[in-house]
Amino acid sequence: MYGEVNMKVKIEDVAKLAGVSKTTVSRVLNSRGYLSEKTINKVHAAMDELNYRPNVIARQLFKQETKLVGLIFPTVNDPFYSQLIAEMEKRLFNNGFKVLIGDSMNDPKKEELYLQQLMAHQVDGLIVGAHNQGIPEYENSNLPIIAFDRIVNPKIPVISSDNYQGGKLATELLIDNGAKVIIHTNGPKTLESPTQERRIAYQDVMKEHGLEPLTYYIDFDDRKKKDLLFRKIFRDHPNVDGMFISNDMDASLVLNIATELGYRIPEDFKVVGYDGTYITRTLLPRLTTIVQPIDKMAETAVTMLMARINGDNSEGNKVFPVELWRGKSV
Amino acid sequence: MYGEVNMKVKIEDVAKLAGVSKTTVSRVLNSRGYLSEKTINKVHAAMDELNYRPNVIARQLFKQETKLVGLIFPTVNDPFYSQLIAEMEKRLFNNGFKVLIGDSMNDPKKEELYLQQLMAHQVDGLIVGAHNQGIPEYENSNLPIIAFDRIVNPKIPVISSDNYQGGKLATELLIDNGAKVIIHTNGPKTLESPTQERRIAYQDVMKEHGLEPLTYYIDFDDRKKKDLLFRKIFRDHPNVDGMFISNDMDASLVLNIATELGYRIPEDFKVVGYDGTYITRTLLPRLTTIVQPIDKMAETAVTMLMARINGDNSEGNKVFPVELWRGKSV
DNA sequence: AATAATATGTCAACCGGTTATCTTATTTTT
DNA sequence: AAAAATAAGATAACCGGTTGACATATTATT
Repeated sequence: MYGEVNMKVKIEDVAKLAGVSKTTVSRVLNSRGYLSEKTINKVHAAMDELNYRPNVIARQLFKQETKLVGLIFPTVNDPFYSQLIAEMEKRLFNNGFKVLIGDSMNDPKKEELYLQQLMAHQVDGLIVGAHNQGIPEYENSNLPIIAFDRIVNPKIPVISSDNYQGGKLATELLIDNGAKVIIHTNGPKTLESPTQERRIAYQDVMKEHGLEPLTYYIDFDDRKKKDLLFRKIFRDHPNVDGMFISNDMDASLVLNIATELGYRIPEDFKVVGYDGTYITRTLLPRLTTIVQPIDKMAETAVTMLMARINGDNSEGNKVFPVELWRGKSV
Repeated sequence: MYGEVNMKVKIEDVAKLAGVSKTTVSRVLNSRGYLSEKTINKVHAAMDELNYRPNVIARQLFKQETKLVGLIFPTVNDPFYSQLIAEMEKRLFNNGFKVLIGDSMNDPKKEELYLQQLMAHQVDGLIVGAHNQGIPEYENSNLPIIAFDRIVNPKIPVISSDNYQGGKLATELLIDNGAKVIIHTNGPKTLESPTQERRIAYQDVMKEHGLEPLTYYIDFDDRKKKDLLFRKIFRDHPNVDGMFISNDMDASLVLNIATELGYRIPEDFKVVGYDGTYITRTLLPRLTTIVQPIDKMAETAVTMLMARINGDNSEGNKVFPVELWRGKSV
């Protein structure tokens, strides 16, 4: 049936067996030009007999397109990014694209390396959610790129949730439920990201209510260090009665620590998270959180990237409304 | 500095600017053959000036290797797979490989499509954790493949946790803590996967203790359907006082439903999960579960794949010991 | 000074497809 | 019947690198 192993059967072998030229086989493959029924059948028969699989690499080289999209994100091992990536991957696949992933681990060096290497792999486009700045490749390249939650470059569109609204909702909810000493945690302040809008909203709302805003900037990923930091926050602010945490994983840590320290939740201490992913809402439904419409954001990212790959740069930044998930932590 | 946009600078442009031949530039690129300091500098200067990036596609075509590895798993959006994939990706990257992902969504058709397409993309190897059977491409291909938790083909090595031991630990823990009516859930029975060892251990231990084993096979992903099924289990077995659930996400669902139905945990009802991922242990530390050494398994998968890519097929199946995570759900 | 060894570099074929261009056969139009 | 349109297929150049084979220059050996 299929000869031995499919030792690199090439188009020429098919052509020889079918008694036609390479061109004809290629035409059958791509349904181009005039072809008789008879020829088509002969070629198909030969392809089947040889178990022929075209070598995409050769096609890519000639066509100057790879049907590959690179995704650069801090890590797949996170409820938010894994959901985002899964959704984008599904849609990219439906558009005929494969996905090359790069986990930057929040390391600018690694991000730059990935970027260079994915570009060397001739990806047709890029969707980035890694949070580093000042990487020159983003500046001078005409590769279609879509960014998540960050401002890479004025020419690169940013997709984000309505972070200000999210921060406002979260802070107001805490205040409305009686919290007075409310602490906020966010990513590194230096990062020029729409995410910082959450902090600004938090500060605005706090001041509006005559309360003192206090933000901690978390610029590392290490879980143990986070644990220590949160414990320190509780020590330094024994009267804290609310926190607005910029992502659900951290919020979960805080919830665990608070419980361990004897705070009753939500009576003594209230927490609002951010993201509201499938995973966190399944595993930790009691966490009150701001839900980003991840699926819609993923869909838009892919649609916009497809448009840009096709030369349509008309669409710009997109901001998505957030929703409050009423768990039991407020 | 860099001319306009880096409009496809090719090796020939560099050669021309440096006043040498293509070969010489290629040699500089690959540090092959004899080269004078002077030439090397000239070439580097030219590459910098033109902001040259080699086109990997062309190299791939000639070298017949892509430095690409395909990962086919049900989905990235899952604590277990996302951790596994993140770990493998990191290690593959360190070995000079990029990762092409494919989410099969437990759909055999999609899995086969991915497989064909990744092969067409000329990946140098494949690591699969998708759970479908009878896909012919796995049979007749000499592509290096490593499988997770499934038996694809006798020639393809399988990496798995000690599923029998895990099932035994879980069941004994439940029994030792006084549970009598213990139900087990697992993946589809038809699936010839090492995962079924968990069920066999469960059955063995139950019988050993004179208890009646009862297994539900869950062969779908839909969360709502799962919710309904679990509620039905509670209705059909009102005296159930323990469950051994084959993954932490499902265990979490059960925990939530049980709590909602008024069971006190662990007094009235005990649950043991399986996987013990970073995410579930962070978000749901109270869940008692069997921990797979995901990181080590990922490391081994990558090491074995690298060996096979280098023609060393000596290593075979690998089984990893599991550990019990003592949460508060038993 | 002749010979060998070593250093430096070029030429052209090759990887496996795609496609513009051209030739030849067949059918339709005038 | 001649001219035009349509169908079928072949040739060869091309995509952008890599590398074996070969040519020439420089240095070391006898």
